[in-house]
Amino acid sequence: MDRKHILLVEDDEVFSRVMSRALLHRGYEISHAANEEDASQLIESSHVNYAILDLNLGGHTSLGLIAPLKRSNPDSRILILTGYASITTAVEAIKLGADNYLAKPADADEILSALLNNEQSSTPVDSEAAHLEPMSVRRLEWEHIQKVLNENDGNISETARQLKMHRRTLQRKLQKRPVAK
Amino acid sequence: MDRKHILLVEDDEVFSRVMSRALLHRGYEISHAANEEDASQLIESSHVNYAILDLNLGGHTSLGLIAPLKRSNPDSRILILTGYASITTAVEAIKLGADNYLAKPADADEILSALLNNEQSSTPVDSEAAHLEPMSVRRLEWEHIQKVLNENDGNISETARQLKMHRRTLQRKLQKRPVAK
DNA sequence: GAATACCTGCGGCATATTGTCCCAATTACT
DNA sequence: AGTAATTGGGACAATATGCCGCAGGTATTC
Repeated sequence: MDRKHILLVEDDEVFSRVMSRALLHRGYEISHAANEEDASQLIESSHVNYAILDLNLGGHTSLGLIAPLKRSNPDSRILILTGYASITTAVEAIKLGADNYLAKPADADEILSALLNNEQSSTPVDSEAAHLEPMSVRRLEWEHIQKVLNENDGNISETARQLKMHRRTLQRKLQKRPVAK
Repeated sequence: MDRKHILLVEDDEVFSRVMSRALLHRGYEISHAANEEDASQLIESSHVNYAILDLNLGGHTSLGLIAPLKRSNPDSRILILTGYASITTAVEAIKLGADNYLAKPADADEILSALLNNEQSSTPVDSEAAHLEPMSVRRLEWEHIQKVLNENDGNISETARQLKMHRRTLQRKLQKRPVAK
């Protein structure tokens, strides 16, 4: 068995430090990067088999790191972490090859579990169908905005135009939280 | 090129009828099933190359149909539709092989686009069908409200509760926009 | 290099929409 | 009949939105 080497890409100082410690504690080797470039270098120079990527790195997303990771080690498991979860970005990430997608806040155990768990696909069939509540309008709005924004490669002005809402309004909505439940 | 044969699995009477018509209109051949068994049979008996599956089929999810579909025709494109917010199932669906995952409400164009679009994948060919105006947030909200209100037999209080919005607000919205745009 | 054209982030403001609370008049439901 | 739930609406404060304008950033073009 390989050594357990996790690449943690996260730009939040506090969170990454806490997470690193928690993972080290559990016997993992951790390499940390706060931005895409550093992460790329680490992928080149060291052999990692796990990666925890914060979706939102300052300006852009960390999705671009998935391909290099897979190339460097096809067997690596990749988990995308985000504070602004949406169906669109989740789908996007999985399509690109991420193995899982988790919304913050999440503790070390949850994260590790999501990273390691090989197909907990025993879950779906009935359990999900049980709690069927329609989406709240807020949630729906958030999902829709994310989807359109994604289609427009993050172009806020264009997205606002298509959504027929004022750019300033969209901008303000995006700064706020993604809506808890 | 194959004929365009879509399998539509949807248990909502109204929605499936409307969708079928819209798709037929666009030149697709449609097979409709309202439950898993019927769908399975259709998959066996006919050769479909597209599938639109409503995630929630009264108690069960339609995710179990993905494997048979892929087996029957590895090249088929599969779209999962859902009216309920669930990042977990979205991730699950994509992992299982669905090509896309979309939240209702969505109109025929959006659905078709999600079903066909290879997104950023590889096909730089299809730029013509790509530019479709997304719904405005207002219209999306309106449709969603109508749907939930309808599910609740017009009960405003209950609808407001499910939508997590204030009853007074819902009431005002309903009065104001007899016709939304 | 300079001009042009977008996009972005953000500070005011005036206006519009919501969240709350509260009531009186119906409508269920047991 | 009697209690619980629903409904339409008034009043008012708390937010949210539309709109304008500005400065800095990034391409693209001449």
